[in-house]
Amino acid sequence: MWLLCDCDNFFASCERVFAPNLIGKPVVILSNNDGCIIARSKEAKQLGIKMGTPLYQVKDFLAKNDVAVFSSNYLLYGDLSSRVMSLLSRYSDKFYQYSIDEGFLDMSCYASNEEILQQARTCREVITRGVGVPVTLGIAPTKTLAKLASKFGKKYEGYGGVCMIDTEEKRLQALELCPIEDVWGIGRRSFDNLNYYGIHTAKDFAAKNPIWVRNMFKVTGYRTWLELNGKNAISVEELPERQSICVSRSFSGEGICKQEEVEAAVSNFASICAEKLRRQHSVCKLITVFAYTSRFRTDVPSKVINATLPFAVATCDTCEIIKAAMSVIRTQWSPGYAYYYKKAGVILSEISSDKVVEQDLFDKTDRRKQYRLNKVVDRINHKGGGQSVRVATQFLSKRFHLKREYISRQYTTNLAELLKVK
DNA sequence: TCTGGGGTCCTAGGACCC
DNA sequence: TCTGGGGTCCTAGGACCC
Repeated sequence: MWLLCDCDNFFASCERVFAPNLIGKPVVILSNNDGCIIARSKEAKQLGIKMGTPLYQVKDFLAKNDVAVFSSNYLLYGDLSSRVMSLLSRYSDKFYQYSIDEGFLDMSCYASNEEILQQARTCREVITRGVGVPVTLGIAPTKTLAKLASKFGKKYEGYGGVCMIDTEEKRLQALELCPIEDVWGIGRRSFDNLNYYGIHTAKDFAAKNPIWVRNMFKVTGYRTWLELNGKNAISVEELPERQSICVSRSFSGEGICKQEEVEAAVSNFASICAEKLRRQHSVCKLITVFAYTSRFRTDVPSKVINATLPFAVATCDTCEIIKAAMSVIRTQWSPGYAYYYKKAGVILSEISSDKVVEQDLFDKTDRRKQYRLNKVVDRINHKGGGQSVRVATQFLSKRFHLKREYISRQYTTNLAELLKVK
């Protein structure tokens, strides 16, 4: 049996941990630059607020309905997430974090379904008491069915946050009650297609001929079909080592147009990427750098900078990665016209372990010195918080021109921002 | 004025090899 | 009229997830 732990309205719940007066009230969380609504509490969903709505379109509505608004506070969410995951992982040796607010447990270590159910109930209590973020647990023979179980667990309060699909009868009943668009792995495009063929529930889909499914929806659709029919077909990696690392941002207002500013922002992205890479003990062989103007504006000319460069020797060195990023900006920069860049980013790919790195015969870099330098810089920055030590090109960057009007405090990660109790 | 950010996997088609 | 058979690698783009 698989257990899926899914935090309820995660970002909104995190904000409520430190603002309990908001429990039972509508809460929304905004994207970077306070652009769109990216998370909602149950009450906000009931008000009909849609995911991805630009803030400016609903500002009055939010005020009128007394909705609490927050800029996204990823430091807080990330920290509460790791607390939830650490408690969850105690309940099985085989634990796989799937996203910031979801994790799977392989429950085959328990003798019976009764025992699993009992453990799940305890687990939920421990997380609620220990972190304060409400979670729902779904248990079933496959991951797709466990996802489905957790949906039922959220929908019907009678389950007390723990829902198990353990018999054939329950499986069929669950499939029948589940609209096809609610199935994990069925997105917008497949949904339209399935509707055309008269498939409206998970049961309709599971009853289809597998060869037809394979032809229409390729292997991914076929795997979903297998899972709904109780056969495990989707694996989660034991060590979720990233295959690519991306840091990108939109710039608020008009965007930025000076070359130094774009370079400063891109340097910052490159530096964060390099840090992430070192944190997972990896090196990369490719870097992609991009910057582009607003895709919503038709009144000014648009421009795209985009290039991918290889490293001769796989690296995780901040200076080397920034240098490569700068060379892209400098070669593709067009000085003639003042373009306003609205978004830029850096992607590192072809990632592998830093344990074994193929060398280059003509490489003159002192890799050991580089390694030690990065290690020291990481340690200082960890201790000092943020970017105590930076590469000079990063200095012009004004926090990526990020707008965060409604940010809450870093209650759990910054001593200066601890919760004050009178 | 204002429109998020970070990922994965799969497929088709082109270019190339013998 | 007719024009092999078997591969690999790379890339762009689609579809999906949170």
